[in-house]
Amino acid sequence: MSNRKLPLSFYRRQDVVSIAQELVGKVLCTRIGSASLTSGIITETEAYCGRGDQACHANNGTRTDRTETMYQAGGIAYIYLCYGIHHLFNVVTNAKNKADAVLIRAIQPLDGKKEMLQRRNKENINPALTAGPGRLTQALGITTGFDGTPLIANSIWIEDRQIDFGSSLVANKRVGVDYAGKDAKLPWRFYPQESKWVSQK
DNA sequence: CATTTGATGTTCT
DNA sequence: GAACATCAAATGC
Repeated sequence: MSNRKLPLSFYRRQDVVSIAQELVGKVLCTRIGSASLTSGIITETEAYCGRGDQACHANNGTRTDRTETMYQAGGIAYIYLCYGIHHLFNVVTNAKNKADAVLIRAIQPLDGKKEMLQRRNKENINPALTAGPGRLTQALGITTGFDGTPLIANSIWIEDRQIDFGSSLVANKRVGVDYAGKDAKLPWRFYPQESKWVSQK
C-alpha cells in the first residue's frame, strides 16, 4: 500500500532522462479534496533539463515566478498553465537549484474512471479521455493550485505497481518544442510503442 | 478525412 | 504585441 509510493530518493537522482524512462509504467494517483481516488498508468513522458536544454522553461538559470518551483529539491509537482487554458503536470527531479523536470503527457485510466469521465464531461472511456498533457490533468483534477505539492503527501503521488513495458518502450523526439533549435531533436520522449494511450503528434 | 481557428495566462520583446 | 511543452470545435475537401 503505502510502500508502493515512490520515495524522495527516486526523484532526487541526477539523471532526469533515466527518471523519465523509469516513470513510464508507474501509476499516477490523485485524491483531490473529498473526491474519490483517481489514477492511471503513465504511458508517455518527456525529460526537460535545466542546464543546456533550450526547450526547458528554466534553462540557463532563467528564474521567473512560474519556474521557481523547478529549482526546488526533487519530489514535488511543477504545474503551469499552457496556452492560458491547460494545466500541465511535471515531476521536479534532482537537487535544489538544479531545474530538471519530467512532463507527464499521457496516462491509461485505472481507478476512479467514473470520476474522470465527469471531470472531462465525456461518456466513454477512450484515449481522448487521458492521452495528452492537458487531458490527463483535467481527468485527475490537477490544477495550478497544486504547484509545489510534495509527491509523498496525500493529494498527488506516484506508485510502483510492478508494471513493466519492457522492450516495447521507445524513445523519440519531444512534442511541440520545434522552437528549441538542435535540442528539439533530443530523443527524450518515452512511450510504449504499441500503446493506444499516447498523445497524437 | 485534413486543415484552420478560437480560447487565453505567463513570459519575453 | 507575439509566442508558447494544447485542445476541441468548425470549416474545407
